[in-house]
Amino acid sequence: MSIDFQKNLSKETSGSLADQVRDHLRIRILRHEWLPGGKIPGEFELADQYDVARVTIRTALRSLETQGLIDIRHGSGAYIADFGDSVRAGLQELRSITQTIREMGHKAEMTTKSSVIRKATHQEAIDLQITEEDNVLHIERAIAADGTVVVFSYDTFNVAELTPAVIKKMTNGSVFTALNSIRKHPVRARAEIHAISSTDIGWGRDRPKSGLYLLLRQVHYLRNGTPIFTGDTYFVEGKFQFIIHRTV
Amino acid sequence: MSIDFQKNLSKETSGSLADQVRDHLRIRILRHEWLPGGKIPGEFELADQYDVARVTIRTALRSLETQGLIDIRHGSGAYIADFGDSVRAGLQELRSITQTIREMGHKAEMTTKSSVIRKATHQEAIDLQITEEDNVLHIERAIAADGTVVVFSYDTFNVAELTPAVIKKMTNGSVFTALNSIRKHPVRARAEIHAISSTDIGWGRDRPKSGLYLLLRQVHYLRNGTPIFTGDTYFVEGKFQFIIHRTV
DNA sequence: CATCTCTAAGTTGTAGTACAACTATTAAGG
DNA sequence: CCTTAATAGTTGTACTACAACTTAGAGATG
Repeated sequence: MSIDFQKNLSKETSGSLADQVRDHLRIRILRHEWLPGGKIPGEFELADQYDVARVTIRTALRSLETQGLIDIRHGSGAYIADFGDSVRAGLQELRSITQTIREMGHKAEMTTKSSVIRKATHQEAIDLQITEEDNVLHIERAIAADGTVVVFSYDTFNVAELTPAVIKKMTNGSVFTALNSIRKHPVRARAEIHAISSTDIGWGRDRPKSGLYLLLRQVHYLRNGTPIFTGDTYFVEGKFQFIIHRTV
Repeated sequence: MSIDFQKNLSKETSGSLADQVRDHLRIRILRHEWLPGGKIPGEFELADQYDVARVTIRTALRSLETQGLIDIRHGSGAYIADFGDSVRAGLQELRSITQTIREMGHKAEMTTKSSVIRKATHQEAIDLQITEEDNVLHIERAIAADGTVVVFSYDTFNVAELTPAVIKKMTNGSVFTALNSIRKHPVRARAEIHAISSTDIGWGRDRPKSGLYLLLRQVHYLRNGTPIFTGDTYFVEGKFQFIIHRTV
């Protein structure tokens, strides 16, 4: 038996075969095909299902383990890690926030507050390895899950790496899909984590009263090492669950 | 040629063969055996060096890639990630907090506020997979760097897994070294990150006025999957900088 | 019946070989 | 000089075989 999983991945840029299998397995897990704590099929059976070699399945499962979705036990099997209903994301994987929300079964909505091109600030010039004379694209957006704002996002792009078409697409859709269209998708990011309490973050009536955020300050890099954009992402505390799988 | 890497790992209880190779390769990387951006030996040569199969090397390299230390390129090779040194003291390598502080060049000091054995709370019983009738060891400690408190720590152990000698040792020294003495060191941990604003955290006059913390809520597991202890670690915002790698 | 021990089957971990897919270098040709 | 093609080198995948480990069950033992 062979699962035709290619069509399920048509949106993704589909990396290696193992990455495709991993992404498809992640969807199956997040759709609760197996119960939390339950055991997923063995590597031989999965290799049969996807019609790939066992080593490919193993590579995919290892990746899912580092993402905290499963727990592999020698001689026993791979088990679904139990997690609640809240939107959940691993910090070690570079993914679209909106897509993560959708995969968790929620309705994701994104609104753009502003999108301007201006000179780079001092810090932005350093992070993006440009000068303060160069132009950057600054976008402020809010992302909601099931009608509730969970993320305020401030992104700054190096305009020199973009095209006008992409800039327009960026304001409406996902950043990553827009970058994908010109084959400039980031493969690595350097991120700082901070706890922030501020009333200056966010806007509109959706702004949470607590003013408590988990700030993820990132610089995203292309494969060749050049920085493509920086992002200050403010996660409303309690609305987003971050999981880290720590292996010794 | 075969590298005798076993003795280099004598302190660790060495997990799988691939994990041992990964740990040894990580040491070689952090000791700058190869320059940032430089290429490490191919999989065949590494398999030769360590006298293991190529699949074992591949498993180790994939793990190092998810940790952000290397960058594997199909058809080319594996390259040392080109980031600063600070990045490599990231969240995934946070084993002992005191040791991390010392590695940063500061003086680490740890004071124990209380150490009691009591019944487990509801949440603790769930996390440790015990009942509320079972006993737990609860330790409250503060960790200071150069005289300033940077971390408040609340750890809760499953007493059934401990011995009286270890409990005594736990109060004075590092948790991990104490657990090591009875071969019960955690190999996996699941961590949640939260932003917390509270005046109930911490104690003494070292308690920060802001009351703003980055909470690392962890459950540590043994190799067989049984939870050994939970830890709520409150990092005083601004005093401790987390830098992590994000890979696709 | 309850409990323990051992066996057996099932699963992941490692070894080894072979080839496909991709990359970077080099050589040939204009 | 530039472009193109051949070539060697590297990672990705396939396949087989066995080792190491876990679990469940049969069977012995009290």
